[in-house]
This record gives sequence, structure tokens and C-alpha cells, in this order.
Amino acid sequence: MVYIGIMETTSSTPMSGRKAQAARNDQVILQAAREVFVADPGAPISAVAERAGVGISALYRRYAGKEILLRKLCSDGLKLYIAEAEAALADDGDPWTVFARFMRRIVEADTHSLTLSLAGTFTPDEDLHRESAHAERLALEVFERARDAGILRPGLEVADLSMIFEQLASVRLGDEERTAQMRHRYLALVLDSLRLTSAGPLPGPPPTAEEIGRRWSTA
Amino acid sequence: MVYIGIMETTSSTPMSGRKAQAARNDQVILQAAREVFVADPGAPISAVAERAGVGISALYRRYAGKEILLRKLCSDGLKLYIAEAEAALADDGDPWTVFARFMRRIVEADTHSLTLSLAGTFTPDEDLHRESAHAERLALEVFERARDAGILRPGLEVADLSMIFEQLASVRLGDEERTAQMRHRYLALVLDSLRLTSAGPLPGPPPTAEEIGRRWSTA
DNA sequence: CCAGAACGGAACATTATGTTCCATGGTTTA
DNA sequence: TAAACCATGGAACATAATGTTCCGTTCTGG
Repeated sequence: MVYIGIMETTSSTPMSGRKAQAARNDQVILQAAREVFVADPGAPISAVAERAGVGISALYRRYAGKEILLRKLCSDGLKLYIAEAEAALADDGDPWTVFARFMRRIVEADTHSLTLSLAGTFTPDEDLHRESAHAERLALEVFERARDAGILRPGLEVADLSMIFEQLASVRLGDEERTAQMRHRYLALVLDSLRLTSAGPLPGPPPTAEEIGRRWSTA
Repeated sequence: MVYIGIMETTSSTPMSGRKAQAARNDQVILQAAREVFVADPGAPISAVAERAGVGISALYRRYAGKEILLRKLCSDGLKLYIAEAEAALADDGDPWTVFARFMRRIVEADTHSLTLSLAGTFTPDEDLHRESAHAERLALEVFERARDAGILRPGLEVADLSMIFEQLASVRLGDEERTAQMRHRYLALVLDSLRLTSAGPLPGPPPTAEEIGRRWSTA
């Protein structure tokens, strides 16, 4: 293919200029990477470039290697998770509404698709560990607030939420929109169950934070 | 490693004889294959041989190639599913008990780990299609019997069961036993929700058989 | 004791994929 | 306008992974 500068006509940011294009590529590449790796965690890096409509070198100029890119994606996911948790904590409306919305937002953000499928495929960063710990802390707060409000089924633990998010992330049917639809369907199902304050406790010991975290050690 | 005949001392089947050992290997290999591919659908065939404690040629003597082996595993899974469905249909005890047990058995049999993770990685057989259709038919009967008994939440469809099985199959934590424990935990959660006969309908159109089946077309 | 079945595992062929490299051609500044 | 600069595209390369074949070895049955 011949090298052709992309002539943008739409623009909130200045349309041309090499820097503008580069900045746009920053976004395009990350978006493509997310889509590609969510669909197939083992996808080759060239697939990301194709999806983004750029050459491979555009990728390597930004990220020194595949692992760096994966770390970046995970980090972004955690940041998103943290933001949603903080939003939930800042909201002092009806406890159940706040809790349910938090769950819905996380499912929509699809943070756990990467988290789950990428676990063990690369060595976590120091920053990643910090962010992960932070996310855990906030999630615990969100959970405890709901529990203390007495709106949750007895026996539930924070770690259960992680497992539920991962299960919902495993739902993948057709295009992105259809997938989102299906996930909402099963989230609704689970939420009704989480709400059963008079139900008996769940069988088996809940997952521990250690069990959940261990999967990140490079196999 | 030097070739050393395995001297079995325990035996329900005659302990020695090349044929006896071969028959035993038939089982060992299938078992190993199931374990390996459930843990990692993309695992190399050599990993199966190692796990089984046999050489590669023992594998190739039985299955002409990887795909044949995968087909065999899927077929076995479907047979298991069919057997459980038939057992449920033959049981005319309390409808909810029968239904819940069916769900539990399928989760325990872990049929959907393979089904899910292998979808699209090989071209389905003619026999596979037949068995799959049969399984679907029986599952529908099991489902309808439960629904007609009025014990299911309104709006549910058979296809929802498949999706739920797949979600539960995505739960994987530590060793096999711990994983089974966790799956029971979340199955219990979901079952409570499926039982909510007075709950509102679930959001979004349910998955169609076509949507679920399409994932088998070799990508 | 021999023919043949079953096996172990090295060797091979092929593919997949991460990474490097360089010519190309916009962009910008002097 | 001209030259330096820099992001880019994509071919080329190195390598690792893995499905499959092949051959010498070992054991059983007759």
C-alpha cells in the first residue's frame, strides 16, 4: 500500500498536522487493541495494527512491545473501575440503586474481559499492583456500604462480585451491542438474587482475595 | 526414557497383556485430553501425551490428528449432556428438585468448558451436529417440563440455560475441587433467581438457538 | 522363537508471531 | 523554498511453538 496521509474533514481537534494525527492514532490504537484482545487474548500484534488501520511501526513507536501494551490496557481498565467505584461512593442516593448502578456500569465498561483473559499472560507492573490494590480497596467500600445498608443477601463477600463480573464477561454473543444486551440480561438475573436478603447463605467458602490474585502470577 | 512395561498389580481387567494396557491407555488418554484442553484449549498435543504419561505415538495411533481428538471430546461431552437430560426426563419427582438437580449435574459434568472454549477451533462433524441437535431437543423438553410446572421465572428460555452453563464454566479457581465448589456457589445464586416465579421478565430478547450455534462455524 | 502390535520420543516441516529496519513522504522551521 | 525532522507503512528477519511422521525398541501371542 502506498503511504497516504489521512485527510480528516471532521475535527474537534485541529484536523491536520502530524501531531494531531499522531494524537488521534494514540486513541485509535488503544481502542483497536482493546477490541482485538478482548475478542482474542492471544491475538497477534499485527491484528491490532490492522484493526487500527495503521502500520506496525505506529504501534512500536508507542509501546516497546506487546507486554507494555497489555499492561497499558489493564491499567486503563483498572482506572475505569476505580472511577466507577469512586462515583458510587460519592452517590448517597438509595443504597440499592447505587449498588445496582455500580454493577451495571462495570459490566458496561467491560473491564473484566481483559482482566480475566489476560491474567497470567504477562508479568504485572509495580504500578499495576498499586492500582489493583486501590481498586480492591474501593470495591470493598462500595460493597460494605451496601451490606451495611442491609440490602444484600447474607453470606456475600466482595470477592463474589469479582467472580460475578468475570462470569458476565464470559458472555459473548454476536456483535458488541448484542453482547451488551445479553450481559444486562444475566446481570438482572444475578442482581435479583443478590437482593434476596432473606435467602439462605451460599454454599462453600467464598473466594479469597488471595485466590483471585494468584492467577496473575506468570504461569 | 527407556521403554518400560507398566506392571499393574491392581486389576478389575486382566492386569497384563498388551491389549489390556492399550485399553487402559484409551481411557487414560481421553481423561488427560479432557483435563488438558479444559485448562487450556490451545494446549499442544504433546501436553496431552505428557499428562497421560504416554508417548505421542500412542495418541496418533488412536486419533489421526488433533481435530479428531477434539471432536471425540466434544462428542463425549454431548453424550454426557444427553444422558443427564434423559435422566431428568425419566425422573417424575418434584419438578423443581428434578430441574435443579439437572442443572447441578451438568455443572458438575463440566460439559460446557470444552464446548465453550473449543467452539470455532475445529470444523464440527456430521455426527456432532446430530448429537448436538439431539441434546438441544432433550434440553428443551427438560426446560418445558419445568416451565409447565410453573416453577420458573417468567420470560426464561431454554437458550438461557446454555448461557448460564457457559458462565458457570468460566469460573475457574485453583484446583478442580475448589473450582467445583465455586461453581456450586454461583449456581445456587442463579438458581434462586430462576426460581423467582413472581419476578418481572428479564431485559432484552433471549439468545436464539441460531446465535448460540453460529459460534461453531470455523472462524 | 518369531511376527506383529504398541510404544517412546527424536526429528522434521511448517506456521505463527514478536521485533527490527529502512525508504517514503508529510510537516515545519529558518 | 529548502532542508531537517519525524511518524509511518510494511517487508524482512529471527525465533519459538507445534502438528505430524518415522524408526528403533519392547512386549505378547502363538
